[in-house]
Amino acid sequence: MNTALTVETPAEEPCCEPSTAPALNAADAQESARILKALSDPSRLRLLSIVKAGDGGGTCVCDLTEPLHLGQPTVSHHLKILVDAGLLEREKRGTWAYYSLATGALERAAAMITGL
Amino acid sequence: MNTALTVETPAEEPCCEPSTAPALNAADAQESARILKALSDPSRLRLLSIVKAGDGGGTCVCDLTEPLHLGQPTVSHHLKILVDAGLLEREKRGTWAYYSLATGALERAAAMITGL
DNA sequence: CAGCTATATCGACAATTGTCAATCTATGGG
DNA sequence: CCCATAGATTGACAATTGTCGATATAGCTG
Repeated sequence: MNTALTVETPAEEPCCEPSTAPALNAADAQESARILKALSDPSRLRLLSIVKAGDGGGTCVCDLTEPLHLGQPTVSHHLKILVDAGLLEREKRGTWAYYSLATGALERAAAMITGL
Repeated sequence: MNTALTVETPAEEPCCEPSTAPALNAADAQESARILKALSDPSRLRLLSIVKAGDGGGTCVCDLTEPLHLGQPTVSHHLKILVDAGLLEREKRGTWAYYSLATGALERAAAMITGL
């Protein structure tokens, strides 16, 4: 809050330009943050890594629970967050649910960062 | 937890491979999550965006407070998180503090995602 | 249908986080 | 030396989040 309310304004050197650039608006920032928030947890990063390393057929939850040392409900919860963020896709075959990377999702997330 | 402890194991169709891939270990995941967590807040994304849009001389805090409609302590807090994450650099000139993008930081963060 | 198994959902709880008001620190000017 | 200003730090508080145990749902098998 520069140059305001004071009786007399010295204003010899206004620290810098008001930066009239539009930058990122609040709505876009919130949407981007929603995606990045899904990526900001170590357990979810490991889940993505395991799914990505798996073959194209998808990875089932039973093989995701053990390497993370997390309970099944917790893994299911993380997977839901990743699906809601558009990073993973879920396909149910019989009793099992298979997760696979949403095509281009990681690249889009990365572009959100470099394109700030 | 497949094929364990049950008296007799049907195991007709073991949902999928145990996925022997190393994937991301816990330590690396935590370090990556630390960086991405700094990027997972809309206010911080906007701060980065404004700083990036500014000229090379750096942007001072007074010009970051107003466009975000946030108090000065809050902006200072966010800036500290971004500096601690290695995304911003702080330089104090006289009374003012100028922030600028750490070179290559955004690209490194983006590579962390695509290189999962 | 009854029982089993894989996964999802719910409820709770501790830990973390974003924000603000108040205060502290440091720099510059009279 | 005293005051004004820019910015950082502290303390508090509500909101969100990660995790778990318990329970619900859906598909397979006998």
